[in-house]
Amino acid sequence: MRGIQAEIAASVSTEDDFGNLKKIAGVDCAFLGDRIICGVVLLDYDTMDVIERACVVREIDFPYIPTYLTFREGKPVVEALSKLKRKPDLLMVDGCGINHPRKAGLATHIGVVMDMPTIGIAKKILCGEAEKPDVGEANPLLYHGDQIGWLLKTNKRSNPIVVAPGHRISMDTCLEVTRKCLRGYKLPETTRLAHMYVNEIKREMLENKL
DNA sequence: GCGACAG
DNA sequence: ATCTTGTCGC
Repeated sequence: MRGIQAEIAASVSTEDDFGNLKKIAGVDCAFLGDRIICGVVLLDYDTMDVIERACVVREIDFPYIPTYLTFREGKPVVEALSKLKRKPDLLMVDGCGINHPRKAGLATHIGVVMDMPTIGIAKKILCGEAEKPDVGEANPLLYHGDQIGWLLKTNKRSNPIVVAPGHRISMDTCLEVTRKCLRGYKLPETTRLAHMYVNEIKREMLENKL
Protein backbone atom coordinates (compact mmCIF):
# COMPACT_ATOMS: atom_id res chain seq x y z
CA MET A 1 0.00 0.00 0.00
CA ARG A 2 2.90 2.30 0.66
CA GLY A 3 4.12 1.53 -2.83
CA ILE A 4 0.78 2.59 -4.27
CA GLN A 5 0.87 5.78 -2.25
CA ALA A 6 4.38 6.48 -3.52
CA GLU A 7 3.07 6.25 -7.09
CA ILE A 8 0.21 8.60 -6.29
CA ALA A 9 2.58 11.08 -4.68
CA ALA A 10 4.81 10.95 -7.74
CA SER A 11 1.88 11.92 -9.96
CA VAL A 12 0.37 14.75 -7.92
CA SER A 13 0.26 18.25 -9.28
CA THR A 14 -0.28 21.36 -7.19
CA GLU A 15 -0.56 23.63 -10.21
CA ASP A 16 -3.96 25.06 -11.10
CA ASP A 17 -5.22 22.96 -13.97
CA PHE A 18 -8.90 23.56 -14.72
CA GLY A 19 -11.11 26.05 -16.56
CA ASN A 20 -14.03 28.04 -15.22
CA LEU A 21 -15.68 26.42 -12.24
CA LYS A 22 -19.32 25.88 -13.06
CA LYS A 23 -20.10 22.72 -11.15
CA ILE A 24 -18.42 21.59 -7.94
CA ALA A 25 -19.12 18.42 -5.96
CA GLY A 26 -18.65 17.15 -2.43
CA VAL A 27 -18.40 13.54 -1.21
CA ASP A 28 -18.76 11.98 2.20
CA CYS A 29 -19.35 8.58 3.78
CA ALA A 30 -21.44 7.25 6.67
CA PHE A 31 -21.39 3.79 8.23
CA LEU A 32 -24.09 1.35 9.29
CA GLY A 33 -23.03 -2.01 10.66
CA ASP A 34 -20.76 -3.65 8.11
CA ARG A 35 -21.75 -1.31 5.31
CA ILE A 36 -20.44 2.00 4.06
CA ILE A 37 -22.75 4.59 2.51
CA CYS A 38 -21.02 6.96 0.12
CA GLY A 39 -22.78 9.97 -1.38
CA VAL A 40 -21.89 12.74 -3.83
CA VAL A 41 -23.67 16.08 -4.21
CA LEU A 42 -23.19 18.19 -7.33
CA LEU A 43 -23.65 21.93 -6.83
CA ASP A 44 -23.75 25.09 -8.91
CA TYR A 45 -20.52 26.87 -7.99
CA ASP A 46 -22.06 30.36 -8.01
CA THR A 47 -25.27 29.69 -6.12
CA MET A 48 -24.45 26.50 -4.22
CA ASP A 49 -27.78 25.10 -5.41
CA VAL A 50 -28.00 21.31 -5.65
CA ILE A 51 -27.91 20.03 -9.24
CA GLU A 52 -27.72 16.29 -8.70
CA ARG A 53 -26.95 13.62 -6.11
CA ALA A 54 -25.81 10.01 -6.27
CA CYS A 55 -24.85 7.35 -3.79
CA VAL A 56 -23.77 3.75 -3.33
CA VAL A 57 -23.91 1.32 -0.41
CA ARG A 58 -21.07 -1.23 -0.19
CA GLU A 59 -19.80 -3.74 2.28
CA ILE A 60 -16.84 -2.52 4.31
CA ASP A 61 -13.73 -4.41 3.22
CA PHE A 62 -10.94 -2.58 4.99
CA PRO A 63 -10.48 -1.21 8.55
CA TYR A 64 -9.87 2.40 9.45
CA ILE A 65 -6.13 2.88 9.73
CA PRO A 66 -4.76 6.44 9.88
CA THR A 67 -2.92 7.34 6.64
CA TYR A 68 -4.62 4.48 4.76
CA LEU A 69 -8.14 5.88 4.54
CA THR A 70 -8.01 5.56 0.75
CA PHE A 71 -8.14 1.78 0.95
CA ARG A 72 -11.37 1.97 2.95
CA GLU A 73 -13.30 4.75 1.21
CA GLY A 74 -11.62 5.09 -2.17
CA LYS A 75 -13.58 2.59 -4.24
CA PRO A 76 -17.05 3.60 -2.92
CA VAL A 77 -16.20 7.24 -3.64
CA VAL A 78 -15.19 6.49 -7.23
CA GLU A 79 -18.32 4.40 -7.75
CA ALA A 80 -20.62 7.09 -6.38
CA LEU A 81 -18.87 9.64 -8.60
CA SER A 82 -19.35 7.55 -11.71
CA LYS A 83 -23.09 7.45 -11.04
CA LEU A 84 -23.40 11.19 -11.57
CA LYS A 85 -24.85 12.06 -14.97
CA ARG A 86 -23.16 15.47 -14.96
CA LYS A 87 -19.49 15.61 -13.98
CA PRO A 88 -18.05 18.24 -11.60
CA ASP A 89 -15.26 20.62 -12.58
CA LEU A 90 -13.75 20.09 -9.14
CA LEU A 91 -14.35 17.73 -6.23
CA MET A 92 -14.08 18.39 -2.51
CA VAL A 93 -13.28 15.27 -0.49
CA ASP A 94 -13.72 14.64 3.23
CA GLY A 95 -10.16 13.97 4.31
CA CYS A 96 -6.59 14.89 3.50
CA GLY A 97 -4.95 15.90 0.25
CA ILE A 98 -1.18 16.39 0.11
CA ASN A 99 -1.26 17.07 3.86
CA HIS A 100 -0.42 13.44 4.47
CA PRO A 101 2.81 11.77 5.71
CA ARG A 102 3.41 10.38 2.23
CA LYS A 103 1.66 13.15 0.30
CA ALA A 104 -1.13 10.74 -0.65
CA GLY A 105 -4.33 11.53 1.24
CA LEU A 106 -7.77 10.40 0.03
CA ALA A 107 -8.42 13.62 -1.92
CA THR A 108 -5.08 13.37 -3.68
CA HIS A 109 -5.54 9.68 -4.42
CA ILE A 110 -9.01 10.22 -5.91
CA GLY A 111 -7.77 13.21 -7.90
CA VAL A 112 -4.88 11.34 -9.47
CA VAL A 113 -6.86 8.17 -10.21
CA MET A 114 -9.81 10.07 -11.70
CA ASP A 115 -7.52 12.73 -13.18
CA MET A 116 -9.63 15.56 -11.81
CA PRO A 117 -9.07 18.66 -9.64
CA THR A 118 -9.67 17.91 -5.94
CA ILE A 119 -9.41 19.64 -2.57
CA GLY A 120 -9.12 17.90 0.78
CA ILE A 121 -11.29 19.14 3.67
CA ALA A 122 -10.58 17.64 7.11
CA LYS A 123 -11.82 18.45 10.61
CA LYS A 124 -8.62 17.37 12.32
CA ILE A 125 -4.93 17.58 11.54
CA LEU A 126 -3.35 14.28 10.48
CA CYS A 127 0.18 15.66 10.32
CA GLY A 128 1.82 19.07 10.47
CA GLU A 129 1.38 22.07 12.75
CA ALA A 130 -0.22 25.50 12.52
CA GLU A 131 -1.04 28.43 14.75
CA LYS A 132 -4.64 28.94 15.77
CA PRO A 133 -6.22 31.28 13.21
CA ASP A 134 -8.53 34.19 14.11
CA VAL A 135 -12.10 34.12 12.80
CA GLY A 136 -12.12 34.25 9.01
CA GLU A 137 -8.37 33.83 8.84
CA ALA A 138 -6.21 30.96 7.63
CA ASN A 139 -2.72 30.02 8.83
CA PRO A 140 -0.31 27.80 6.92
CA LEU A 141 -0.09 24.16 8.01
CA LEU A 142 3.60 23.26 8.10
CA TYR A 143 5.25 19.87 7.90
CA HIS A 144 9.01 19.41 7.78
CA GLY A 145 9.31 23.10 7.06
CA ASP A 146 7.01 23.06 4.03
CA GLN A 147 3.45 24.28 3.73
CA ILE A 148 1.11 21.36 3.09
CA GLY A 149 -2.23 23.10 3.64
CA TRP A 150 -4.16 25.62 5.71
CA LEU A 151 -5.89 25.77 9.07
CA LEU A 152 -9.03 27.84 8.42
CA LYS A 153 -11.29 29.31 11.10
CA THR A 154 -14.58 29.49 9.21
CA ASN A 155 -16.68 31.02 11.99
CA LYS A 156 -16.65 32.12 15.59
CA ARG A 157 -18.13 29.01 17.22
CA SER A 158 -16.32 26.26 15.32
CA ASN A 159 -12.87 24.75 15.58
CA PRO A 160 -10.80 25.47 12.48
CA ILE A 161 -10.89 23.08 9.54
CA VAL A 162 -7.97 21.82 7.47
CA VAL A 163 -7.88 22.74 3.79
CA ALA A 164 -5.30 21.34 1.37
CA PRO A 165 -4.67 20.74 -2.33
CA GLY A 166 -5.74 17.31 -3.49
CA HIS A 167 -4.69 17.36 -7.14
CA ARG A 168 -4.45 19.83 -10.04
CA ILE A 169 -4.94 22.87 -7.78
CA SER A 170 -2.54 25.22 -6.01
CA MET A 171 -2.12 26.02 -2.33
CA ASP A 172 -3.65 29.49 -2.71
CA THR A 173 -6.47 28.50 -5.02
CA CYS A 174 -7.70 25.63 -2.84
CA LEU A 175 -8.22 28.12 -0.02
CA GLU A 176 -9.92 30.63 -2.30
CA VAL A 177 -12.34 28.03 -3.69
CA THR A 178 -13.13 26.69 -0.23
CA ARG A 179 -13.93 30.16 1.03
CA LYS A 180 -16.33 30.73 -1.85
CA CYS A 181 -18.23 27.61 -0.82
CA LEU A 182 -18.79 28.79 2.78
CA ARG A 183 -22.25 29.86 3.85
CA GLY A 184 -21.88 30.56 7.55
CA TYR A 185 -21.25 27.02 8.70
CA LYS A 186 -18.11 25.24 9.83
CA LEU A 187 -17.82 23.30 6.59
CA PRO A 188 -18.14 24.40 2.95
CA GLU A 189 -21.53 23.57 1.41
CA THR A 190 -20.07 20.80 -0.71
CA THR A 191 -18.88 18.75 2.23
CA ARG A 192 -21.74 19.81 4.50
CA LEU A 193 -24.48 18.82 2.06
CA ALA A 194 -22.76 15.53 1.20
CA HIS A 195 -22.65 14.76 4.92
CA MET A 196 -26.37 15.51 5.34
CA TYR A 197 -27.12 13.43 2.27
CA VAL A 198 -25.44 10.23 3.45
CA ASN A 199 -26.99 10.56 6.90
CA GLU A 200 -30.39 11.01 5.29
CA ILE A 201 -29.87 7.72 3.44
CA LYS A 202 -28.64 6.02 6.58
CA ARG A 203 -31.77 7.17 8.44
CA GLU A 204 -34.00 5.74 5.72
CA MET A 205 -32.16 2.43 5.86
CA LEU A 206 -32.72 2.25 9.62
CA GLU A 207 -36.42 3.07 9.26
CA ASN A 208 -36.80 0.29 6.71
CA LYS A 209 -34.76 -2.00 8.95
CA LEU A 210 -32.47 -2.84 6.03
C1' DG B 1 10.01 2.72 23.52
C1' DC B 2 6.03 6.31 23.69
C1' DG B 3 2.64 9.05 21.77
C1' DA B 4 -0.09 10.82 17.68
C1' DC B 5 -3.16 9.53 14.36
C1' DA B 6 -8.08 12.08 8.17
C1' DG B 7 -12.84 9.00 8.66
C1' DA C 1 -16.89 7.32 11.78
C1' DT C 2 -20.36 5.75 15.78
C1' DC C 3 -23.06 5.67 20.50
C1' DT C 4 -25.98 9.55 22.85
C1' DT C 5 -29.26 14.08 26.37
C1' DG C 6 -28.67 17.75 28.00
C1' DT C 7 -26.60 21.94 28.09
C1' DC C 8 -23.43 26.12 27.71
C1' DG C 9 -22.83 30.12 24.73
C1' DC C 10 -23.55 33.39 20.92
